Amino acid sequence: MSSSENALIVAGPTCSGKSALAFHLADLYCGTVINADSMQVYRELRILTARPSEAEEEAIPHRLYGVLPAATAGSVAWWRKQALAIMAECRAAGRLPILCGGTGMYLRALTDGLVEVPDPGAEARQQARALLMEIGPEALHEKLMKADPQTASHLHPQDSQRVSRAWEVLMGTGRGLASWRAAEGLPAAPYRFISLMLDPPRDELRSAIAQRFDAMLEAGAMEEVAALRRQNLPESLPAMRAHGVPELGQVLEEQWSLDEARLQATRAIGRYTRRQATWFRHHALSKDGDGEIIFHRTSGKEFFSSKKMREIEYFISSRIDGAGLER
RNA sequence: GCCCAAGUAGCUCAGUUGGUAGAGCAUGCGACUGAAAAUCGCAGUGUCGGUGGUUCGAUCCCGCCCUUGGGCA
Repeated sequence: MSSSENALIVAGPTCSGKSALAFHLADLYCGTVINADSMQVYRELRILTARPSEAEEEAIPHRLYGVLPAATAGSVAWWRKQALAIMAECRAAGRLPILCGGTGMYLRALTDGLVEVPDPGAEARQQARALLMEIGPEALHEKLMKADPQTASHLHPQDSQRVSRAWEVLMGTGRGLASWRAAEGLPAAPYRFISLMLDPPRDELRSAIAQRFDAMLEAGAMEEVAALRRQNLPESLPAMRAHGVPELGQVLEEQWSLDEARLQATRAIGRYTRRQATWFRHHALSKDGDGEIIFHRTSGKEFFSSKKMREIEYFISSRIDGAGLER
C-alpha cells in the first residue's frame, strides 16, 4: 500500500533510457507512467519521438502519450493541467504517478509552479508573430522596451521567441509579463516528488542516438514524416519541428541525401541533449535528499546491474513506503 | 612527364597591397516562467602543407619539394 501523495519523476536527456526505467518501476510499484515530454504528446509521431510501443502501453497504464493531433500546439500550462488531473486520478486509484520525460520546463511547472497568465488569444499571438516576421526581433524588442520596459529589460533583443511572447501577452491581456509574474501564480503540485535523473556520458549518448535514429528509419520514420506532411500543416507548429521531421522532410523534397539528413538530425538531437543536461544540472527536480542521479544509460535489453537496480529500488521504497519504515 | 588550380580551426572557406589571422557549421559552457525536441547568450582551438631564400620582419613575395583536384600528353 503506497501513500498516494508521492510522485516519482524519471528524467534525463533524450535516449538515456527513461522510458524503459519508468516502465520497469511502474510494474514494480503499481504505477502509471505519465508523459513529461513535449513531443511525445503528438499522435502522429510515434516512431520519431520514440514513444512507448502499443504492447508496452497495454501492459502498463501510460498517459499523455499521443493525445494531441499534430495540428494542435501544446503548451506548458496545458500539460501541467493534464498532468495534475491524471495525478489526482492516480491518487484516487492508489497508483503511483511516474512522470517520465525530458522537458525540463514542463516538470518545473509541476514541481515549482507556474506564472498564471490569462490566454492572450490566438489573434494576439498571430499578430505578435506576424510583427516579429515583419520587423525582426530587435525592432520588436525596441517597441517592447517602450511599452513594457520592465519585461523587455530582462529579454535579449535577439531572443525572438520570448520577445514575441512578451508582446502577445502585453497586447492580448493589456498587462506585461513582468506584471503577471509579480502576482501569485499557479502553485507547485501538492506532492512529494522523488526523482531519478539519468545522466549518461555524452559520447555514450551520442552513439545511442545514432543507433536509434537508424532503427527509427527502419521502423518507418520516413513514412511517418511523409504522412504528417500530407496534412500540409504550418511549419511553425511544434510537431513539425520534432527532431527528424524537418530533416527527413528535406529528403522527401529531394534537397538532402539520406546521409545528410541522418547527420543533421543526429547532430540536432545531440545538441538538444546538451541543453537538457544544462537544464537538469541547474534545476532540481525534487527537494534535498529525494533526488538520485544515475550516471548510466539503460535500455529495454540491457538493464542496470541487479545491484544498481536494488539500490534504486531501495532509494524509492525507503521514501514511498515512509509509513512502512516507521514500523 | 608537362601545364593550371588549391593546400589556413574538427569541417567548409574568407583574409592579410609583408607587421604571426577570421566567419559559418561542429564542439563546450550558460540562460530558460503558456512554441521548450523551441529560442537565445558566451567561449576555445591554429607550428596559415614542408623547406630554403629575399626582408628589420614572411601565412602572404621568390625557388624547390610534398599532397589533392583538373587539363594536356
